[in-house]
Amino acid sequence: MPLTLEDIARMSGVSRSTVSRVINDDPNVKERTRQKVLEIIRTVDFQPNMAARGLAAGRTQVIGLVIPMAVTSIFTDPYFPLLIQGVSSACNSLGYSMMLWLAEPDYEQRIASKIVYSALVDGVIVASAVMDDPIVAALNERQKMPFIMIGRLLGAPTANYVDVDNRSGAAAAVEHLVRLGRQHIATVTGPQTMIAGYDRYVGYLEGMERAHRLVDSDLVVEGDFSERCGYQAMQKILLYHPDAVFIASDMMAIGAMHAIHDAGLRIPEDVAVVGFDDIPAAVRAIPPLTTIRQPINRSGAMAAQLLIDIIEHPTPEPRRMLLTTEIVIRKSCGAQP
Amino acid sequence: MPLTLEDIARMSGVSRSTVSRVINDDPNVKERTRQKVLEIIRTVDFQPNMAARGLAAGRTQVIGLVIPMAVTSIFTDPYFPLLIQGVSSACNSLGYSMMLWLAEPDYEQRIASKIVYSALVDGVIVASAVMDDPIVAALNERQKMPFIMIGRLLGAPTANYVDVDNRSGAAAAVEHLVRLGRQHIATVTGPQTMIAGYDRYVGYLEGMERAHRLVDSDLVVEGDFSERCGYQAMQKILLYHPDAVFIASDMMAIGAMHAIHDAGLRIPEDVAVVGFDDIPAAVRAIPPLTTIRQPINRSGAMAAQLLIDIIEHPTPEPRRMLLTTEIVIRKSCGAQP
DNA sequence: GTGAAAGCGCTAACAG
DNA sequence: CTGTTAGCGCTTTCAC
Repeated sequence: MPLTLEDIARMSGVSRSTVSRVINDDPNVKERTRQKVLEIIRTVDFQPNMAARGLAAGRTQVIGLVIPMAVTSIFTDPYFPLLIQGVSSACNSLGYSMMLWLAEPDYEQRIASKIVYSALVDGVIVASAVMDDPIVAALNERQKMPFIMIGRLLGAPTANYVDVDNRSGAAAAVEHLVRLGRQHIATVTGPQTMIAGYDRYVGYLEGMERAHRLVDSDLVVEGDFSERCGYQAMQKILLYHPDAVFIASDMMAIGAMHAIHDAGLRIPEDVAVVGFDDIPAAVRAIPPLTTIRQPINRSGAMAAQLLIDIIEHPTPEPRRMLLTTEIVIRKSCGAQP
Repeated sequence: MPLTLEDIARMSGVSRSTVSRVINDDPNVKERTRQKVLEIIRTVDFQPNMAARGLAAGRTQVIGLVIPMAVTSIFTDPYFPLLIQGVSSACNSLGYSMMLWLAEPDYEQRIASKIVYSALVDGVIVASAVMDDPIVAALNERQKMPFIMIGRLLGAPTANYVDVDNRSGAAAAVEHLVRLGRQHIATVTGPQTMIAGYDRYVGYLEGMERAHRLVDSDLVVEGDFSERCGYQAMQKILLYHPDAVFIASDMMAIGAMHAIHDAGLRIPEDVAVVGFDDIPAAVRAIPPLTTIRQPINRSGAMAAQLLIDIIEHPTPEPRRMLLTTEIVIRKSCGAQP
């Protein structure tokens, strides 16, 4: 039989309210009383019943992480694992627990209602939402549930978000290829329904424009972040003889490198390749992949931190954070011998 | 302001209890009444407050998934993502939510108490616990919280578990290599503190014994399931000139293949390689990796199903399930031209 | 500073 | 079959 506040109160010779105050760090407790109560709590390893606390206080000390499974083959890419780890780690250190919902399309609507109305969580992190995401829509509709997005969303200007500076990163990739003297710079984009896919494409366009290069639409193919798609997209692009390609994710880049290889071309001599993400596999690719590193783990941790800040210190102004990327030069771009 | 049972009761002209019965599928409700209430619930998209339900009923409709982060570099291996996906999927279809705790060593004790005493979850799945796991200890101590393990645990004979038949799988790998005429069959094992690592090693020994082969201790090196470790372990083994190796995980096998390659040897001509897991990367290895496929996703789903069955239909007898493996023959073992 | 008392929204006997 | 009633364990006024 688990102990209750009442038990602790009896054991320490105070009232239930006082124990509650101690647990919640209420300053209105005499230091000696606090110590005595804490002592008892520690020795019997008391854990308050979260359901009761949730009901009485309206806060559960749980945050939700929602990953809509609509678009990607989520779990062949190490992006989500790293993100989850970041969120979890921040939760651990801030005393929260994490509810994880992988929202399969069939259940998306039901999950959305559950998240918003069932008081299971104090707030939610939405990872890589697509435009018109029903979960984001539900969250927006009902103002009371705090939420933050990983990756900003077009048309949701008031929302909180943590994002990576995808545009600058992509532009830097292109500029790097230009600097190396490449003439026909292609790109395999991410899905244009996802903000990261969109932004990286915009960054590509910016980089090209800044270098006064014309964009050849034959050299632009949309992918879906998967390796297989990278392979296929690259095959299409190769018909038009690029000498360089910026690919919006490392998984796709690995697929694309196979396509280049299978076409009998050399990397980087015939085609230089730059990816995006810097997943662990990038360094082991043959040749090692030059890529734009984004701090995935930190995105998750930061989102959790900001969300918890919103929950605990609600203020009207939005919380926003743009994390920077960094180019990691390896052999696939031809900059290194 | 979210709706409550009372609101729904008023709107449908019945009492709160009746609405509660409808929500909980109590048979003692007249069909017409049920329909009317369901209708209202649907139109206003009512979601019961889970905190209140948790408090009153002692059940939250949430299960926990705990992954102790002690041993492995969890998220470079696609094992856990797939497992999580399986659990999540079963939860979705059974109307549960999933709490995910990645138990970093620093927080392990606190998380254990929280899991067991705070009434956040109705039960928990413990994935890849190590021997003497403090979380498993806490769970065992307090009988009331239902739990199931992924991978059985030595010395916890009464526990519920879902496991993969690692022993038979490993033995099959060895037998396959024997059948192909290999003489010096080495192995890189998983960590012997993990049941999967242990069982696969035992399977290796069984396979060797059944073929009347002596085990040369120089040809056995313990690894930790990571790619890097696979590389290093293989380097050690290569000093003793094996002509085949069974490697207890595909990630390690990929590392080992690099080591073999870097040593100037050919796969499978000089050294045949068989892995374990059949992760997506196995098929893309060069040459494609022969491996023992285990149903990771299904392990997770099955664990969730069994756990929820325990929660909803508690009976004394333990739930146990052993999933079978299957050998997937590709080029790295030399069976295919 | 501390205690008493009133709920938070739901379930689960218990009547009828 | 349905309504009434008493809590579940906690937070939070409100007194003192």
